Amino acid sequence: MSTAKSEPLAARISRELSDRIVTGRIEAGARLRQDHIAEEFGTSHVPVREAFRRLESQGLVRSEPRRGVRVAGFTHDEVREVAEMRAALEALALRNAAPHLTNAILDEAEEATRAGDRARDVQSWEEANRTFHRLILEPCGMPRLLRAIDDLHTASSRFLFSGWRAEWETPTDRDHRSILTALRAGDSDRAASLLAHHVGWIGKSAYRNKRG
Amino acid sequence: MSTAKSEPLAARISRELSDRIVTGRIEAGARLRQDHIAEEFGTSHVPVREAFRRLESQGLVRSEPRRGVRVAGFTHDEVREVAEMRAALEALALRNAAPHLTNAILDEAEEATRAGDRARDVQSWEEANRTFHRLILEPCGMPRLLRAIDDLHTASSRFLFSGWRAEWETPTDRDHRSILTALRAGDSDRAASLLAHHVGWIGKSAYRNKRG
DNA sequence: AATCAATAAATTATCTATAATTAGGAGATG
DNA sequence: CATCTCCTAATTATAGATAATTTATTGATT
Repeated sequence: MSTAKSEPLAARISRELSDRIVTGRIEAGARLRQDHIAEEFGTSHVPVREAFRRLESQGLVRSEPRRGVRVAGFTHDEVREVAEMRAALEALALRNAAPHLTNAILDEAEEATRAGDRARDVQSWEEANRTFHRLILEPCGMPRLLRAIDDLHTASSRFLFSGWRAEWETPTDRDHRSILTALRAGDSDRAASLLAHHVGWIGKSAYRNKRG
Repeated sequence: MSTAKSEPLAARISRELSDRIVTGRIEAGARLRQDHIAEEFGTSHVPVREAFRRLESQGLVRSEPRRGVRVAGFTHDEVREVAEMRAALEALALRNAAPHLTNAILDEAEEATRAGDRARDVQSWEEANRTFHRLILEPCGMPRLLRAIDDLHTASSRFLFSGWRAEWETPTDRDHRSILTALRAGDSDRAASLLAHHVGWIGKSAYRNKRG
C-alpha cells in the first residue's frame, strides 16, 4: 500500500480497532481478548496492550486491572455529555480560528456541505460532516484542543453509526450554511454560537429519538 | 502501604513520572529512555512503554515513532490554550453541577479556599485549589468531562510549579468566594461566568508575567 | 563532506508467573 | 431423593520478564 512503512504496530492496531468500534462491527460491552486480537493481526500481545491504552484514553474502551478490556457502552447521558463538550470546545476553537479563515477555506467548507447533501449513506455523510468541522476549526492553531475535539467527534460518530441518530437525514446543511454566512460576515461570535447550538442539538435529538 | 497491591505496574510508573514532570523534577524536553526508567523501577521496559502511552494522551510527553519519548515543552501559546480549554469546560461542568450542589459541599469548598489562603508553599496551595475546583464540579455527574478537566488541571499545575505563575500569591480567594456567593444565591450562570474568567485569567497572567 | 562500521535504543516476539473464571464434586438441606 | 451451596481443581487470560530484531545514531576513516 503506502503508509504501512515504519508505523508502529500499536498505532495500526489501535486505528483498526477504533474503526471497528465506531462503526459498530464490535458491539458495546464486547470483551477484547489480547491474544485473540494479537493472533488475528499476526503480532504478539505486547503492541495490542499498547493499543488498548490509547483506546482507553479515547473513551472507546474500558479496562479493569486483571479483568480485561471491554468496549465502552454509551447511555443517553453519555451521548449528551459528549455533545455538550463538543459544543463548548468547538465554539472555543471557532472563535480562535475565525481571524485566520480565508475565503478559500470557506469555499472548501461550502463544498463539504454540498457533499453532505449528496451523501446517500451514513459513511459518506459522516466523512463530509467531519471535513466541514475540521476545515473551519483547524486554523485556530491549538493542537491540544483539536485533538480533544477529534476524540469527541469519534465518540459522536459511534452514536451516529449505531442508528440512534437519524441526524444525517435532517437538514444539517442549513446549520452549516448559516455558520458560513456568519463567518463571511465576520461575525465570529454569532458563528460560534450557531455552531454550539448545532452540535449541542445532537445530544437532544438522540434523547428525543430514543424516547419517541 | 495500602492499595498498592494489585495495581498494574504501568499505572504506578505513569503516576510517578507524571508527578515528576508536573513538579519539574524532570524538565521539559528531557528524553525518557525506557530501559533506564525500567531499571530504576526494577521492572522490565514493557510496563514502562504502557505508562508512556498514558502520559502521551495526557499531553505530558511527546512520542516520536522509533525515535523515543521526551517530556513535552510548553510555550506561551500552549499555556493560553490549556487555560481557555479549562475555562470552557469548567464553566460547562459548573452549570451542570449547580443543581446538585448542597450546602455541605459549599461549606467544604469554603474551607478549601481558607486552606489556600493559609498555604505557605506552592504544593499545598495547589492542593487546596484543586480541591476547591473538584468539589464544586464533581456533582455534575459527567465522568468524561471530569477526566478531561483533571488532565487540563494537571497541565496547568506544570506551569504553576515551573515558576512562570505567581498565581498562588495573588488573591485567588476573592474569585473563589464570589463564585461561592453566586452559587449560594442560585445564580449558576453568573457562577459559571466568574469561574471561566477566573480560570481564563491564568493564561493571561502567565503571558504578562513572562513579558514584564 | 560522505560513507560505512559500531553502538545504542526502540520495537516486537517468546516465554513465565500470577490472578481470575469456570467446572466438577462433596456435603448439607428441603 | 433432588437441589442448592460451597469448596477445590483445572483452565483461561492478563501481566510481566527476558530475549531477539530492527532501526536510528554516533564515530571513524577515506
